[in-house]
Amino acid sequence: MNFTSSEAPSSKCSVCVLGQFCLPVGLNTVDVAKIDTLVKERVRLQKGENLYRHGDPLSSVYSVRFGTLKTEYGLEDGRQQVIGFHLPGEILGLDGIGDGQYQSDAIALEESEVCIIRYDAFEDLARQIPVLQHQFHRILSRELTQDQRHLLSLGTMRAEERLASFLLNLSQRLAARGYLNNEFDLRMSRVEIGSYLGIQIETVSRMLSRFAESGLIQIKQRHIKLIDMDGLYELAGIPNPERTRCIKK
Amino acid sequence: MNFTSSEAPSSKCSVCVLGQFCLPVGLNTVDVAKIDTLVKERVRLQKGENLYRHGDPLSSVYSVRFGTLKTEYGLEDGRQQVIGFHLPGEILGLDGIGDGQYQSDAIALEESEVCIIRYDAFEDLARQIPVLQHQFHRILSRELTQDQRHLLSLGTMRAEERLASFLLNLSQRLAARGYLNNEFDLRMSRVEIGSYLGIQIETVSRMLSRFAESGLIQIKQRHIKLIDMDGLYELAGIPNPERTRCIKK
DNA sequence: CGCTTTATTGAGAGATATCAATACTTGTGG
DNA sequence: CCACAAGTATTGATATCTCTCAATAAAGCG
Repeated sequence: MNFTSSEAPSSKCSVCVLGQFCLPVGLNTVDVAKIDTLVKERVRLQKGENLYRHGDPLSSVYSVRFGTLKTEYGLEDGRQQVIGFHLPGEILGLDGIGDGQYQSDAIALEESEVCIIRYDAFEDLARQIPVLQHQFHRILSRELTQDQRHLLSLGTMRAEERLASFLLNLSQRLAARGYLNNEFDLRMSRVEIGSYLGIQIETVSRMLSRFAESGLIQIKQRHIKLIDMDGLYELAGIPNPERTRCIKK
Repeated sequence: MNFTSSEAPSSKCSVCVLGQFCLPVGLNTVDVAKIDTLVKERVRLQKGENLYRHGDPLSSVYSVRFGTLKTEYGLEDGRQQVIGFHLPGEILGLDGIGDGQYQSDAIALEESEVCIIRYDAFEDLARQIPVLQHQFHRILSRELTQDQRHLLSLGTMRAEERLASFLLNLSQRLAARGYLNNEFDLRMSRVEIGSYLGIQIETVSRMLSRFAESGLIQIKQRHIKLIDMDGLYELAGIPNPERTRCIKK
């Protein structure tokens, strides 16, 4: 891990473009300044590098600045599964709070940068800034909801449906960040997608090919174009949130 | 729902036998007294009654006093899944914090009683009592870890393994509360077990019969006796935490 | 340019779902 | 207290989906 101190002007939360997705949502300037004092360091990770490992003592939680990470959770017998993919603005490391050590491995899928939020200092600050405290609880709670949706996917959906709803979920999160929502690069391998969805890599591949044949998507390697959003939503069994408009970058 | 005000002496957190599993873990007497002022009401639920429904505005989170509840999460197309079973001392309603309304349905599996914790008042109190704040974060974080384990089960395990680890998880949670860990009543139906594990009711039934044939368990209706714990642990792919001793009530 | 990794595609095997029939429980009312 | 009905659970036979094994193709990397 390369620790870089924060010289660059854009290193402060107060001027970070991610403000709207990151912790400081809805805080006033004074409070954000206080958070600035909290987030003093960042880490730059190369593809494949660990941000933390299962068992590491919890010192911080992290906010993705750019790039993509995955978190994996392992069983004692060696089996493990990708539990989540993390885009800019999303928080990592929350599963370490319960027992003071991270329960998962966090690994960069591409060159990424992550803000370091000292956890003990953060708890102190949250007591001083009620909005921050509430915001943090919301983040934790939404994380739960996200996992529950994931559970529903693994528990009730067939491979095809899982994959469709995975693609749509990615699309929605990208759209929220102002990226194209109908054309993007998958940062994760087929193996990682399969692991996340509880299906084998071959099945992922087959389903993607099938989607392409039916004209739902175009896919070339990891570059994907969602052609028929409505069709995908129908497949996934979730209603299309108001006839998706394509958000231009 | 029958709201009952708290006349009974045992209604206070300070004297509740669940103290060791409930929110007030590790608090001093003064602080617990403050929590007493927070938890003024309880609800008694009959089997099948809802504690809350998806979409209800979040007003409170809940702690199970006695009984068992399930939470279910639904897809727009009608499919739904049991996401969790909740034993005494466990907290419910946390998924409502994210957007101010519960994301799941909570339903009693038997006659149950639940403590009502006003959420806004709780956040205020958490700011005054750092230990309480931290404890709450730990609870939220552990909830995440629990869901991640569940994800791992649905994503990587076969039906047999899922069922074995489900039984062992129940056993462990009962043991922690001082109940017999090798003989207990399942409060949930086969349908609910299947939904929770992402398998069909018939498969649950078959696997239970298979376990019984192999001498791993004895089962009569919903009463189950775990005979060969080691065997179950091996099946589940998780190591037996120190040659399980049977905890007598 | 060759080697390694990653992805696609096919054929057959296996696990679980589905459909269907039967048995067991529980509750209700005569 | 028994009979009946409704709900719940078990068991069997077949269908279906996904996995596994295997071969090939494409892409990334030194």
